[in-house]
Amino acid sequence: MSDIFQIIKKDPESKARTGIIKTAHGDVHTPVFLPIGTKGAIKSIAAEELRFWGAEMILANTYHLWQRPSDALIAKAGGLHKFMNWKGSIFTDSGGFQVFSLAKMVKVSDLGVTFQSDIDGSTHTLTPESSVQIQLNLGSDIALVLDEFPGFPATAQQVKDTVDRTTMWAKRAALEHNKLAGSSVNPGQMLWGIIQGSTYKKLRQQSAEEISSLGFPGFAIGGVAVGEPEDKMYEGVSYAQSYLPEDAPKHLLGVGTPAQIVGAVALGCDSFDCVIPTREARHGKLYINLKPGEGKGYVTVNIDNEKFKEDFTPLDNTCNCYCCANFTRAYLRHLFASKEPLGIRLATMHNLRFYLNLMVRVRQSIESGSFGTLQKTYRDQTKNQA
RNA sequence: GGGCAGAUGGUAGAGCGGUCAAUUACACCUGACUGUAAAUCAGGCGCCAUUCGGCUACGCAGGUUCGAAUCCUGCUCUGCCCA
Repeated sequence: MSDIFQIIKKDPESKARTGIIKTAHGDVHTPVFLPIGTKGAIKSIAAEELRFWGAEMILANTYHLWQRPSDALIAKAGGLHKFMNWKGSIFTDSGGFQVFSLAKMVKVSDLGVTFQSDIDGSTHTLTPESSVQIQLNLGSDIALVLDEFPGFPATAQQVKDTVDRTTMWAKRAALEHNKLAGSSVNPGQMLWGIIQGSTYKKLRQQSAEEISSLGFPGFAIGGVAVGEPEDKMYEGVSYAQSYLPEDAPKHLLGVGTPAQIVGAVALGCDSFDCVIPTREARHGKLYINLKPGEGKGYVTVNIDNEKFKEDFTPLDNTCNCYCCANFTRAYLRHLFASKEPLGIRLATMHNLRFYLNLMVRVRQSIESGSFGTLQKTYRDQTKNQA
């Protein structure tokens, strides 16, 4: 039994389970969604508000905070929790995703990754060791090893190269973490390993076995939702899952839509992070629960559509968020049309509440034994926009 | 009363004989977004047609020309200047 993860209830028909991840900044009830605060802020939302809505863990990014304001400054501030006034847990990405998303501007070698800074153009190298050092300075509760993965599609050889390198980097990161964690801003920080391998079963197996042999308390599954068909994504996740210890917590990096999250919970994933609710909110795409009789699951709307011009009803009258309780679709549309910052803020509030409420429903359904029904709802969910 | 400048698609504003259904911007319509260099990006935007294409258009009316938003004449309107 892991001492940092306690499984509370298992769904008898799938790999879904509820549990508690114990972190240095409190318990995190899984399955959980982590709002993304890349640069130490959930865009347009204060930490306190997020906490009030029941968020227990957020994700921040090593690469961005290293570049600005620098991990040294955040350490001086007493760590990222203090710096941004976030009382819950923090999960930090290692910078590995930037290797992928900024691929054209980045050079990768066994040593590490060399970036051209987006701020001043200067070049910097991130290594497995320095990524750990930076995350220790940030004082996050769960840190990730630096990893590498190709986009989709990639040949087996290309994927194998990144799996091998990710394992080598994981070993180095673990050594560095063991050496330094005790005297850092957050001595209780955990370091988790990352499983790569794309859609190749053998490579997922290799990665899962190698990484789990290194003794990490938890794991992240990466390299998914990078352009592969959805069924391939689920395949990659379940390959990785089948070679990882069942009693360890598993995070699915960068996923996903509400339906995908429910699908991945069924495969045994415990935590999720994704820019969808926050980014799409800023772009006016909002999530709405369907009421009985309207269809299954949820739909999305682009709130700036003309059809909402004179729609004086709440965005989602099943929603308990500040936006839905106080404003109409017509007003939201007007705020977006007028580029009023309040529109972005209300939309972000709503989408995050939608995701957080979804996770409450997921946890409750597992506890009450009705997860299968919920899963079916989202699997068959109405695809169309409202 | 005289002189000068101008009138172009929802708006502003290019174009000044053919390659113009007309640059561009804004507005408007629609879509995309998955470990955030994304309050970003993409497409559409005269009418008809699924495509080929057809039709109507650059103040109004005539004219020159194989051909006009582009040249000429008159008219209407607008702005500025002189009386």
